[in-house]
Amino acid sequence: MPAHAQTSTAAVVAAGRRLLEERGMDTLTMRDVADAVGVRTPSLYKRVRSRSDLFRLILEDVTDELTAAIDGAAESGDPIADLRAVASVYRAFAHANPVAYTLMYLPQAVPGATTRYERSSVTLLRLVAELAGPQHMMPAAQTLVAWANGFIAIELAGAFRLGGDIEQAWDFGLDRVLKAVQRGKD
Amino acid sequence: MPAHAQTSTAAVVAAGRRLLEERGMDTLTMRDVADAVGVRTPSLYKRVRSRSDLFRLILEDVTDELTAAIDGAAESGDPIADLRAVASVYRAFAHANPVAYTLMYLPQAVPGATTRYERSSVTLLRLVAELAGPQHMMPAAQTLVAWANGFIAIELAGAFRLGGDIEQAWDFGLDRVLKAVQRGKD
DNA sequence: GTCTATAGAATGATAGAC
DNA sequence: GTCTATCATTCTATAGAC
Repeated sequence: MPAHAQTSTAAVVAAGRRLLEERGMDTLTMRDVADAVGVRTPSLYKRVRSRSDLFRLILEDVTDELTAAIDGAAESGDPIADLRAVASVYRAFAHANPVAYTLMYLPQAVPGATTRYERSSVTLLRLVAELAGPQHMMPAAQTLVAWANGFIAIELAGAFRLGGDIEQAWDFGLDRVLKAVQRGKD
Repeated sequence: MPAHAQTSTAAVVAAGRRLLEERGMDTLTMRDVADAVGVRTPSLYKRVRSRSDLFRLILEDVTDELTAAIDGAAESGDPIADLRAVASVYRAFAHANPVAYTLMYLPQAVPGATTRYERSSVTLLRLVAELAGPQHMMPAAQTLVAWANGFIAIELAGAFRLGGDIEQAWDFGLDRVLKAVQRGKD
């Protein structure tokens, strides 16, 4: 980095990521990001090609972090315990990064975003194969991901307006869904 | 309606709803709607108070339609068969109205939108109570809704990049989740 | 009710000086 | 690399004539 640098791509991405959570995607302006890193708007274009390029970089950052967190959560050797831990980490990540999490599942919103979805699913598929048997690996994984993703999406939207205890609903659902996809239940 | 009316609130809402699916929420402009109904932009403000008022009306329209479809799907008397039918109708509705469906679960995106969620859940809760027993009604309903919503959200985003047969995954998941929340499985 | 005209306010991005 | 200046565009919404 040359001598007169007052900011960096990493700082721009970090500020963008923080502001994305504070203000939402369509109200995040380049000017906001510039203010946050202490430069004027035009200087950002030395770091990122465009606004959507910034979003692409933010999503890459978020996805890498989530992948690492998931991989680090699966260490016990027992697939049920590991899947519980992965689900918990996944949910915690969504709570900490709600806007970015939502964006991860709307790839069309960020042109050119190459989701690194596949990498983070390696661990998941391995655990599910152990639990459900290899012949049911794919639909079992999709069922588990659908449930977790749906639960979190509704929760983040504040849309569990049916009432009831939300933690109890999570524990109940996780327990039942894990049992449901287990080997030998068909 | 007076004599010189060239459009109506219903026509504006219908055009808005159609364009919402074609163009997405943030690229739907009042001018697009005006063009679609054959008037100039300012005339729309005789029909709707503001742009967000238009979205509110669109969401009401969509929600009413979904509620009616769900209620009409539960007629067999058998909770399992009825829940299968409801899930199927729900999914078909999401496929036919993907943008509006997504918006229904993002109430903060539409200020003043009074979701009629509660009405459409009456039927669901009744069926789930029959299936899971009254003491597990709430978490069982939330589990079912979370799975269906999550499956559909991922499907609409084109994010089932794990591969596999998507219809098979739906059938597998629905079967397993229904069994999972059934009475006497704890 | 519908129109023309326009206010009023953002925004993304670029040119060119320093 | 960063800046000032500015372009060019887009949009919601209102005023007032007809």
